[in-house]
Amino acid sequence: MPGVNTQEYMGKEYEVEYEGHKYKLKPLKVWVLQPRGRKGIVIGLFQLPNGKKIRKAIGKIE
DNA sequence: TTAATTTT
DNA sequence: AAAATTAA
Repeated sequence: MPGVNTQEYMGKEYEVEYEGHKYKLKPLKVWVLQPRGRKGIVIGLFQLPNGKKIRKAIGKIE
């Protein structure tokens, strides 16, 4: 099956850790990271309260 | 190493 | 231009 619903991931909040702090954040952007012929993961781009942006895996692709 | 995408 | 993100 082709397209993963990034909208699904966009709507939810995820626990993100940075420098020992935990934040519950919604991703600014979501995409699939999947090498050809292998399983992949879903990456979310998050913005911390400090303004820094970090990536975190938020899902798996079978 | 590979994948997409953005930040640094 | 390189790092970072995950795991196969």
